[in-house]
Amino acid sequence: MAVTRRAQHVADTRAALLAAARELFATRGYAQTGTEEIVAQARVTRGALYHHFKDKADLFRAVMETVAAEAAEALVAHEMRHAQDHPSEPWDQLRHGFQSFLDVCTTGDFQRIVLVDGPAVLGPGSWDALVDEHGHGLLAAWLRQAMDNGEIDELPVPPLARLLASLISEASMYTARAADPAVARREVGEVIDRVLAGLRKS
Amino acid sequence: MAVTRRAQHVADTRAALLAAARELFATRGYAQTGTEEIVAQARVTRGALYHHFKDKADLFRAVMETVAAEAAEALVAHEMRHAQDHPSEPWDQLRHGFQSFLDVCTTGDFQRIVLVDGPAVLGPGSWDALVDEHGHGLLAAWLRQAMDNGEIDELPVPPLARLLASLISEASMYTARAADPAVARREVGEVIDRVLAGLRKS
DNA sequence: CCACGTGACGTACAGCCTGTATGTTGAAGA
DNA sequence: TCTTCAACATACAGGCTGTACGTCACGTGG
Repeated sequence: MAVTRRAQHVADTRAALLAAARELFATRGYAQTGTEEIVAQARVTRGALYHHFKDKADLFRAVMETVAAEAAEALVAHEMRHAQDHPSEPWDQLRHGFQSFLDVCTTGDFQRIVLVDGPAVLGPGSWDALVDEHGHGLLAAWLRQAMDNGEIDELPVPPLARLLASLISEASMYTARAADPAVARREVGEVIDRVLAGLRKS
Repeated sequence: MAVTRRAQHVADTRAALLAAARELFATRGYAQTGTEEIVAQARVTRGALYHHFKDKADLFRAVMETVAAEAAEALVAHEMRHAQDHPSEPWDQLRHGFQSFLDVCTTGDFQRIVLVDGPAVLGPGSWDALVDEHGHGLLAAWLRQAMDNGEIDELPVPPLARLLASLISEASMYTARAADPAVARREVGEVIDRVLAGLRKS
C-alpha cells in the first residue's frame, strides 16, 4: 500500500492538534489557552504535541498558516467565480475583489489568530513574512495588473499592497465589534470603495 | 504641607515602575518580560508592583496609556507649530498632519507597545477603547472639519478615522522594518498623500 | 507627646504552565 | 525473527504569576 495506515494515523493526530488549537486559539486567545486544553480536546497527550511541533508558538504558526492559506484560497475561488459571471470588467473586478477580501477577513478565526495574536506571538518580522507569502502576493498582483491596464495611478506596489491590506483588516475588525455590524459593514464598504476610486487615473 | 513627602515617594515608585516596564515591554515585548526584571530595574520589589497595579496586564495598560497620550500630545504640539508657521492652508494642514502622525508612530516604544502587543494583551475590545479615546478623537475632528470645509467628500467619519489610522500605523511598521527605511518612508508617504488626495472633492 | 490606625510596601508560598528527558509500543526492514 | 526507529505517553524540573501575610513608617486624634 502506497500510503500506510500508520501514516494516516500520524496525519490524523496532527490534524486533530491543529483543529483543536485553532478553535481554542480563536475563542480564548493564545495566552489564555493551555497546552493541556489543546491536547484534551484533540484526545492526545502533550507528548504528541511536542513531538509534532517545536513549541507552543510553533503550533500557533502552523495554525495561522492554515487559516491564512484557507482564506487566500477562499478568496481566489470567490474571485474566479465572479470573474466568470462578469467577464471583462477589470475595474469592477478589482473593486469586488476588495469587498470579498473584507468579507473573508470577517471570520472569528481569522481575526483573532491572524490579526490580533499573530503579530504578538510570532513577532512582527516573522508575522509579515507569513502574510507576505499568503496574502500580499495576491493583492500586489492585482494592483500591478490594474496599473499595467492603466486603471489606477502608478505607485510603489509593495507598500501600497501592505497599506491596503491593513485597511481591509482594520475594516473587518471594525465591522466585527460594531454595535450594528450590518451598518458598519455598509459604511466601511463605502469608505473602501471611495478610497479605491480615489486611486483611479483621472 | 499640601503635598507630603510620602506622597512624593509613592508617585516616584509608581513612575519608576512605569518607566522600567515601558522600556522592557518595548524592547523584549510583553510576554518575554518577567515582573522580576521590571521591579529589578525599578529598584523595588514585586510587592510594590502588585500594590500599585492589579496585575501584569494592568501595568501594561497603564504603560500603553502613557505612550499613547504622549504620542497624541506630541502630535498636537507639532501640528500647532505648523499651523502657526503656515496659517490658513487647511488642505496642506491636513496633509501635513497625516505625515506627522506617521512620524510619531515610527518610534520603537509606540510600535511594539501600542500596535503589536496592545491588541493581544488587552484584547481587541479594551484596546480600541483606549485608542479611540486618545487617537481617533483627534483624527475624527480633523476629518470632520475637512468635510465641513468642503475639502473632502462626505463619508462616515468614525470608520474613516479608524481605517486611516490603521493605514498610518501599518505605514509606520512598514517603514521601521524595511531594508532601507529612508526609501520606505518616502514611498509610504507618497502612497498616503495619494490616498488622501483621492478623497478630495472633485 | 503618644498610642493607634492605615497605607505602602517587602516576603514567602502555592499553583500553574511550559519544555524536556525518559520510557514504551508497534510497525517496518534486514 | 530480530532489530531499529518513529510516534507517541509519562514524569519531572524550572520559571513565573498572583496572593496571603508580615512590617514599618507616617499621619492623626486625644
